[in-house]
Amino acid sequence: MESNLYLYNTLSRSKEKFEPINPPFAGMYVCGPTVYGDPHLGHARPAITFDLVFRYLLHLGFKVRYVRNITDVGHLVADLDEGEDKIAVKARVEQLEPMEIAQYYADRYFIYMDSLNVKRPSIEPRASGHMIEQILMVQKILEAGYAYEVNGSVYFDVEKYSKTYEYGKLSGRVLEDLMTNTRTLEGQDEKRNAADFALWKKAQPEHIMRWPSPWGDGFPGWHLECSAMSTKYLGEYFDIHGGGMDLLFPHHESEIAQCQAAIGHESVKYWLHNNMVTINGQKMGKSLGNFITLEEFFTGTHAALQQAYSPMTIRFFILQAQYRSTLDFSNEALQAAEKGLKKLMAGYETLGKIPLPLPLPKQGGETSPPTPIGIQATSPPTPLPGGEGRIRDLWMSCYAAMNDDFNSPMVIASLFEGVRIINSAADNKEILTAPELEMLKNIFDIFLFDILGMKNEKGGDNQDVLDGLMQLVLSIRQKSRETKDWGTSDQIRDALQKLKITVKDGKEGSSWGIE
RNA sequence: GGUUUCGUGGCCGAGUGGUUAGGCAGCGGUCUGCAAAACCGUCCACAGCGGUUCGACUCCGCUCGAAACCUCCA
Repeated sequence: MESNLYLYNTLSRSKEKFEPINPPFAGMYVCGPTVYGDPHLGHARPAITFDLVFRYLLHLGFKVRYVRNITDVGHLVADLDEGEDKIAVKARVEQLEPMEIAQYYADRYFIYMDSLNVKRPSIEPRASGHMIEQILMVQKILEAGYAYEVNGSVYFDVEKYSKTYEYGKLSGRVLEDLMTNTRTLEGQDEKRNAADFALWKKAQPEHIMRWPSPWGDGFPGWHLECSAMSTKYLGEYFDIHGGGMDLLFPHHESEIAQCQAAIGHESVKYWLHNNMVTINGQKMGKSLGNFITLEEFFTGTHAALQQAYSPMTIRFFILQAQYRSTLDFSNEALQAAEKGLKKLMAGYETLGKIPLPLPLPKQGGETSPPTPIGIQATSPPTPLPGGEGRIRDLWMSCYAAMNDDFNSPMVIASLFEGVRIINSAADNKEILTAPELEMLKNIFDIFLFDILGMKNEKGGDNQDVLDGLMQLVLSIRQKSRETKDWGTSDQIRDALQKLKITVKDGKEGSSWGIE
């Protein structure tokens, strides 16, 4: 299968042509959330970024298997510094079974990702469900001689690995620096080298998340689950591995080493990394305590928020930046996104109302053709400069943008150009041919909705009811306007405005929208 | 200190060796019962200093500044 898709491979620090290993199949693994807290804006970035990748690959016709894990074990807690599991700590504090915590937050994650219109991946494996695979992988690494066991824990031997392979090739680290600069952690004395990392960690008696293993009761190391699960579901060599830039080191670097050691070769062809969301120039993150949860965004209940922002506003805000750029949060930027999105959606709605130009008169029974609504005989509409070519250019530029490392901001700019053309046509300043209208509609359907994954939030589930109701109200108001009963007309408009419904009066009647 | 990356107009954010990104905000106009929307026009830019070049915001170097990672974190 041919595509002209180029993506930025962190491994080579350059854009590479996407050539899947087994076309038409494409495999993608993305590091998912650790389910011990409510999803926040930081979680939305990678989810939406790789949703965009997923959607575009699907659009191009690839048969995509997209795997995104749920981390429900592992991960040490820094502030306690005792090597305890994040989820376990939370469980103890809240007097719950650890899996209750994980289940609760996993469910929350799914709900909020759904609201952001993030497609569910093909497989969402949980680390806790893949203990056997992880233990087997540790054994393979041990057999290959790149790991050693100490007191019921198993560590990866980075120094030995580096004699044959390059630990640091993804992140650009130099081993010597790592050996001298790595912070001293608990259990450090067990390690042969400061740069070594745990594959399996012995569970202390008070540790409530534990599994049996050949080395005694314990839990898997921080990087193991992704290697084990990506191998299981995507094979020993697959196309794309994604995640946040903050995971580059040590997480992804260690994944490479684990797979190389266990399998004998690298497992990932393209490494993709999304950048961070910042707040006041600083990373928005759990550990910094400056994050805003998605629930808070949707309800507006956070001191830093001037108002509530809808899921689609958040999604659009994120897609307005290229995924490898940092994205700075501010109310001003979010409000700009909200307005821009509204304009885009209104443009699409307008597009549906532009009447098709007249078909050529049929031979035979012709009467004088009716004047189409929206085209005034007095001021002949000027043909579109460049004719159909201009719409086709728009179409092509959307593909060009997506093919250039998923440049969603460029796609959005093209869509705005489309809106400008649509509005001009609706204003009788330009005329669109039937093929042009068709093509414009396709551009929006494909790029705005299918690929960027935007959806209309206007009326939710009761759209039909709302539409009918509004039609009724506006027709009543129209009657009062025709008799120049401005009092009644304005009364209706003001009342609707209080319900956050904006009425716009145009030449062909009134339209409405919800703020 | 090391690694990686970045510094674009009032705000957010693309892109490029010589041509308008786009959105939001501002200003002027058209339209309109009013309002909103829309349309047209318009203002505001590429951190600083050198170098390469006919020409750099775009390439190279330096300086200054910022961020992420080096400890779990999307």
